[in-house]
Amino acid sequence: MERDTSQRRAIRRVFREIGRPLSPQEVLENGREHAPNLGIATVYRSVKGLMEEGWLVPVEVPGEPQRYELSGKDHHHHFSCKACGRIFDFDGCPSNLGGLVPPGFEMDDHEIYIYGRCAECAGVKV
Amino acid sequence: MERDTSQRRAIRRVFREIGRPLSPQEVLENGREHAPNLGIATVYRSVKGLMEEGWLVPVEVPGEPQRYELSGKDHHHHFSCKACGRIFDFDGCPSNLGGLVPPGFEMDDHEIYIYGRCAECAGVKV
DNA sequence: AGCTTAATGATAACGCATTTTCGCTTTGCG
DNA sequence: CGCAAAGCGAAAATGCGTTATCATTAAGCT
Repeated sequence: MERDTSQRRAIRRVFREIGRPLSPQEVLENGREHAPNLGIATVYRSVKGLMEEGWLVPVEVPGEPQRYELSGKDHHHHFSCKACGRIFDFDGCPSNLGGLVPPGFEMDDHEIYIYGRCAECAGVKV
Repeated sequence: MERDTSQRRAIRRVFREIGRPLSPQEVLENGREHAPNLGIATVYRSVKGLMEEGWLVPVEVPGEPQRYELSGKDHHHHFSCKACGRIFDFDGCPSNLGGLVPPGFEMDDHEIYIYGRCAECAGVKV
């Protein structure tokens, strides 16, 4: 991750413009619009580098391939659209989670996933 | 899934006695205490059958192999112990999740994961 | 512009969970 | 008890996401 290549510019641009967590495949498909012969190996290499730089953070979704999104966002969680398969961010989270933990258990962290239809897919139902 | 074999009895017993979501590997290890030469293929076959019967339900945890637990439990979510890697159930969940969803999005379902240390591992810290 | 070398991309290889194969074992009906 | 067929286990095969290989391309310093 030292040289500034068109592929890496395309990959960074995709994350900046799309603004939701992306899998390597999604990065590849979207990145090819700006760097036509982008390869999957380059996507993996670049994403790994951008993670090490702290520019990206990993986003894990149950039963889905690993995704990545821009780091530095406020605390948030993820919405998974059952129709299009895309993952979206949403802000805020309940404050009373600690109270759910069984006695003796210690809570460090938490994740919330909401499943349903994104605005675009819900609108299409009409 | 028609004959009642010692292997299947062992597998059902493991789920009944341990009472938390188990991966096929965990089922294998625990099941071997009751059916010593149990094989992983049998675990996968039996778990698949028990799922189709509705006796087990799948539990997906981000970045972890698939787990299964007894069906019929009340609504609950899962706690992942960072120390021992085991998954536990906990009851209850916040009621105000619907309010977090962005405008136009439709919520069908949700999952909550809490990460930390289980009672056993937290106690060991002493 | 020339040159060194990091970066790329096609493809092979890998890791891991899961499924299939196949010869042997066991269930359970007759 | 005898026997047909379901079930078993070890190991090979599969699927899929990710990583390594290696010949070629292209940054970017001089």
